[in-house]
Amino acid sequence: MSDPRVISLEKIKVACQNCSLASFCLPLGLKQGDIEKLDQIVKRSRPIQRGEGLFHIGEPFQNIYAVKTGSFKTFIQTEDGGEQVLGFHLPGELIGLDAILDNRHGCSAKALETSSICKIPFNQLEVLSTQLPSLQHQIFRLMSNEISKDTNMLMLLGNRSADERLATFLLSLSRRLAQRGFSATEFNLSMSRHDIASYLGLAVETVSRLFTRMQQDGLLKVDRKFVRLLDMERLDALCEKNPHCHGKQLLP
Amino acid sequence: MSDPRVISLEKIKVACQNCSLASFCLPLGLKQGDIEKLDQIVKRSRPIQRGEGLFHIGEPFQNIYAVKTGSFKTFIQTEDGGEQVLGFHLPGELIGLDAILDNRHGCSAKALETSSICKIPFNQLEVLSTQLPSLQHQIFRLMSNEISKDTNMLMLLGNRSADERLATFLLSLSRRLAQRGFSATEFNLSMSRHDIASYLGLAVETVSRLFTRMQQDGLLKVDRKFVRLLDMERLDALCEKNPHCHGKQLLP
DNA sequence: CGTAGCTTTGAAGATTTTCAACCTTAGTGG
DNA sequence: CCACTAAGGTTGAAAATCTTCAAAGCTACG
Repeated sequence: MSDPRVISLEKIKVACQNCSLASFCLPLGLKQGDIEKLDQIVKRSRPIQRGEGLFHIGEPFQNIYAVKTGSFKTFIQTEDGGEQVLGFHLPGELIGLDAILDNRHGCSAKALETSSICKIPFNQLEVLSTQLPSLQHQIFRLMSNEISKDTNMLMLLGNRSADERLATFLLSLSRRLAQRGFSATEFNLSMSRHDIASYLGLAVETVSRLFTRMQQDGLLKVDRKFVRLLDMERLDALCEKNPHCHGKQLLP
Repeated sequence: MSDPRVISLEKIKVACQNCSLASFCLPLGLKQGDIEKLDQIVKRSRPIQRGEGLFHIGEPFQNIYAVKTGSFKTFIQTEDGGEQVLGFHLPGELIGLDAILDNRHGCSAKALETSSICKIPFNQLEVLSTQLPSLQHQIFRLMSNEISKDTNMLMLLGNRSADERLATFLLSLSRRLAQRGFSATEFNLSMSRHDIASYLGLAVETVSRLFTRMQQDGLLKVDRKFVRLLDMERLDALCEKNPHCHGKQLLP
């Protein structure tokens, strides 16, 4: 019982609550002792306020971040003072994997609401993963997942109409929130209309009009940030003009 | 001299010619002996004919591919029989990194001309990379690069006009070809107008018109598949309506 | 030489953006 | 507690871009 390699289920649960990365790893072949090791290099962090930055484009890359609670956006500032939003990051998702190549961040990240994260020093993670093949595999998987996500986004921006984009976006949020135990049909949009528009490659006004029209059509009910999806079937139908992805859904 | 760990510069050069992955690794910290080990698991392959598939969506994932010569496109079939092109892959570039997560391919790959590739069994690569930290790091870098590439593509599709997209696409090709020693101003487009249009999220007719207009404007000269970029400055200017990417260029 | 598949071109049509104005909300300070 | 302000959101009409439809031209390849 005092063997340090024996770890209680309770301890694992705590580790998973503390760190989304660990919770990623648990169901995917990472050994129990390994999770403890992983847990040791993870830095917990104070809450992050709405609008506060996590890192800024160009900064040296040191950590990857796992969202514990709240949400973030990643974006790049444009010349004209605007922003191009690259992604939204909900609890359980990772931020910063694109920075490995250049050793500096290729985008900025900012909290959309009061949030908390786990900070994982990448060089330590790398060292650890040479010792733990299952962790290495898991990192490969996570990075591969990022690539797939972006690929799906390309499909979305490549040849979908405005309403198909918004429907896909909403269902993506729905699914990701449901995965974390939140309601699949009612949730708050932590991002502004402007952010949504930028992310979907549309004008703000278009997004606004789409919400209005979808509400008129009985697809959903929207009150400022709060959305209730009413007709999942028809929303699905809007997205299913999608390519044969062999069961894969568009957007992460 | 008979020590198997000593490897001649000549041997390294050969290994690099044989395998783009190795050539990726050489300048980036992979030890000489490591390259030999890497080289041992790489399978060479017969030439691949134009139109021939490398893998098909849904197939089990076993290998990643490094383009030696020629070019490929990755794409997803759409319901209406069309294709959404996800990317073009030139010599020295990798294909298949998005398939790790699900252990099956998330898109299909097809040769755009007679081409040759290196086949790298991923599970062997994974095992080897646990033994060679520098190889592991290199794979992380390569995957991170894929993510950045996609990110840039999102920027392009997100808020650029049709001519900005085409200009960016052409300069991307130019730069990637130049990197491999080909001309930066004259090259053949191995992909069809249809492929370009799909990739850029435009209609074929729009792409055709854009080529015509850009030729009239003296930006380039185009004769069927052959393109000569005439006014790099103005082409650059078209792309440089781009966001502050801190020196990073749009598109891989 | 003929056909099939790309490519180009023109004109009409649709979607989306832009511009402009107005409304709402949340946050601030008196 | 209220009024004010700035930021975000909505709405309408005009304008632009891009797509769609249709047809014809060109190339490559059998």
